[in-house]
Amino acid sequence: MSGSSPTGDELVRLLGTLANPHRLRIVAALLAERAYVSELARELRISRALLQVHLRKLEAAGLVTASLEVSAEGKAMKFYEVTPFSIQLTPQAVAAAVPTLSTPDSVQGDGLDEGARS
Amino acid sequence: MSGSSPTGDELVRLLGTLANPHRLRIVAALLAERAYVSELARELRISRALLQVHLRKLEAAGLVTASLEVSAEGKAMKFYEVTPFSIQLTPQAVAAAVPTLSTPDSVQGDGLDEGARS
DNA sequence: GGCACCTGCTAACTTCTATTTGCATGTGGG
DNA sequence: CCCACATGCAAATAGAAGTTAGCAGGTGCC
Repeated sequence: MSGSSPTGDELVRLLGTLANPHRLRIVAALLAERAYVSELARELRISRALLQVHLRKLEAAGLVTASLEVSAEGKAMKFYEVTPFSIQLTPQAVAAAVPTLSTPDSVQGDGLDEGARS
Repeated sequence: MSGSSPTGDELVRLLGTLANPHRLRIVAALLAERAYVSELARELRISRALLQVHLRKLEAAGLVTASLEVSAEGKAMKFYEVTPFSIQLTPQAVAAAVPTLSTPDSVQGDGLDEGARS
């Protein structure tokens, strides 16, 4: 899904996920070096609970991946790393994604009719 | 601003603006053809008030531009059109934008009073 | 045992966003 | 004059998102 044209809903989720300062910092930090949760929380100076929420959202969007590892001391540590992605954001790309948006009402077909309302 | 690296705050605003189904549809519709507000509202089947809110947000992000024109009948009509933009979204681009993010406590603006924080 | 780490979760609160509703203004034309 | 169509905005509501606080479990070590 990296680079290829995402569906409208995926695009909305991707953009919504990245549209957050904390999550941008998380991505940047993980790009520099993979890290485990507590470590990352200290580095970014945010609470662990908050970081976990953001990490979960990033993971749900497929922007980061988690791997649970056990250190030599037997401590369980969850390491995160960024998933390489590349999205070209242009009006054309947006227009291409729009037809695949799930609509509240089933508006299938090309826009050709004229709605008559009060 | 098309293509060049946006600042962290700009990036957050841009992504946040595009992360919305209605606004994506608006961009797509305006890419196909520029339109005025009421016309566009009918085409997208949303209320004018709602459309105006979204258009204002798109305009604030610099994604669309407005031009007030007067038709031959003397009716004032506000035409919107998309601004060409191209943003490459990659982990590297994110990392490059992060350093320019305004910190949680540094509120940008014209000299606001700095209250005591707990 | 108690302390220092690691992890996870939920409930509650606050803040932001999206959407609706209603009103106000101006034009042209039957 | 009144209707149709264009514009604009503010207040109020519903809903989503962000954030904190608190509790739970596990391991290693002095």
